[in-house]
Amino acid sequence: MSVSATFFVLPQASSAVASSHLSSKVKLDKYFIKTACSNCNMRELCMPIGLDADELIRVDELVTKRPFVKRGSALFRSGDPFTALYAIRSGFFKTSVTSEEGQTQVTGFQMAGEILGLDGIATDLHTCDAIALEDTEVCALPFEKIEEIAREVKALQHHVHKIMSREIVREHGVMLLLGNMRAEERLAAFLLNLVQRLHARGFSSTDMILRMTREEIGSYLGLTLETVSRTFSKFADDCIITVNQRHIHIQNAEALKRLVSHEPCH
Amino acid sequence: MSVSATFFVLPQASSAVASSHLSSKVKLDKYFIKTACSNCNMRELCMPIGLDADELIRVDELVTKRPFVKRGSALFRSGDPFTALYAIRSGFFKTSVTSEEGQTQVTGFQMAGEILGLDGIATDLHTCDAIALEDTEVCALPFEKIEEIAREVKALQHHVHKIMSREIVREHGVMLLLGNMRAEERLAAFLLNLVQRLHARGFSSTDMILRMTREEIGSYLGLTLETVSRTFSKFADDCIITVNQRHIHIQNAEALKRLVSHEPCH
DNA sequence: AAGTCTCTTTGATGCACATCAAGACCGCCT
DNA sequence: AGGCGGTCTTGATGTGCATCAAAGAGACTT
Repeated sequence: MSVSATFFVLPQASSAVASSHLSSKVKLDKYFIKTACSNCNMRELCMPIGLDADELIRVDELVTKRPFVKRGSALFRSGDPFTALYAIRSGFFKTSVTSEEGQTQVTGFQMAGEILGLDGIATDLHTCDAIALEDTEVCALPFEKIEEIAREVKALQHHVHKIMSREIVREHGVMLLLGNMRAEERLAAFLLNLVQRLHARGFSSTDMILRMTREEIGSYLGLTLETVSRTFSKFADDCIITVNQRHIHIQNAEALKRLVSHEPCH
Repeated sequence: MSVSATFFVLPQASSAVASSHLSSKVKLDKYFIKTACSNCNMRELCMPIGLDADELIRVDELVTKRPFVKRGSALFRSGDPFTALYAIRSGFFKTSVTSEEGQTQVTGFQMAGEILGLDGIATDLHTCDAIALEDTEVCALPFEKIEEIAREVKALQHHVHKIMSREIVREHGVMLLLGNMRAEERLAAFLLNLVQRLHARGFSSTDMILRMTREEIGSYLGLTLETVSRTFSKFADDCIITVNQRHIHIQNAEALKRLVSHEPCH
């Protein structure tokens, strides 16, 4: 999975390469600009909008490291000390919790512009694993610094609150799904949610490549991998989607929406 | 359900009633002290500890109203504008989300010292209903004020973050329960969680009165009310608990714990 | 005391999905 | 090209829980 397969390139970066007689200092600045929050095109997703210049500079201070996390390895694991939140620059993650007895539940899939690590604030220890599903790049935002700047920059403070609240609301939706929906409804809701988030990032609203296995989808939806596979096949038979490996093409979005809003099972 | 049946009385309040020749001003102060956060014995649960005197006074400013919510009525409902968080002083709530199609999922049960309303920050609209399961009293904490004071009082800022993170982690646990556990495990986990929280508030670690119906328990656990009832009966047959209406006595907590940590179902 | 309402229990039946099993497909390695 | 491991599909069977149904038990009303 090469970098070009990730979700975004940075248009500012390429247009900034003007002449080659730049001083070393300027080159550094150019590099800095390229990777600053204020110029990142994930900004609307992970950072507050409507900041003035001073505030933007303060927020830019936040990012200390931009680790790459390779496919299959962990950004953090349950039990790791919590020090920072992470904004995904490119790539795709899953988060999962594991009970003492080894039962594991995928709690979410995260893509570029989304924030990881909110679970760690409560106890200063992470309580879930964040595993990269493809090669990724993230921005590390030390939480102490976030709090420090949030005390000065009102917009950042409120944005942090919103991000956390949004996660709570998202989880309410998952609970509704797990508690009330049948297999077809769960998978339909999952596909619609995924494609809608990808669409918001400039991708097709009908086609997508799944970055996760059937088993991971099943774990997220409270189903077995066999049921996920069967339900995909059912949707394909009904001409709602076409399935080609991990490539999903949505033929009939309306049918999916109708499925989600069908009758409760109890 | 009288006030004395709720979880706490305020010891400071009664000891503050000294002589009766107090001026009107002092009487007002006494009333104020009685209901101030700094003197509330829910403080350790809903407010940060380790504040100095000045900071305490600032936090006390937070509480503008202390509405009573009668059993069966709503503190807020989905779609209501979000203005404040609510700290429960006494009584018991449930929160629930409802899909457009009318499927509803109880997302939690909240007791004295816990915070309601975090869901509303994301969109400035509440996204769930909070219904009192008995007569309750809550403290309204206007969120604008919380943010304002949090910018000055570091401990409050961090506490707000912790409360939100804790809610995210709690919901991870519910997702694990809904996605992985069988009926007996879910109910065992539910009972243990409830009694543990009550115990932390000074109540028995073996006896409790359920404030919610079998149906509400079922909705929370992703089961039907019949399955909840049958599972209670099963536990009673196995001498793990005794059930008397809504009164539950735990005979064998170890057996409950063993149930929770039993085999996964997939 | 009878009547109504809500909540709960218990039984009988059926179904959605888990489980078990086997084979197909694909990328990767030698 | 051939072999191998991870992933996915599909079929056969079983079961945990939903559903349907009915009756019991308290709480409140008149």
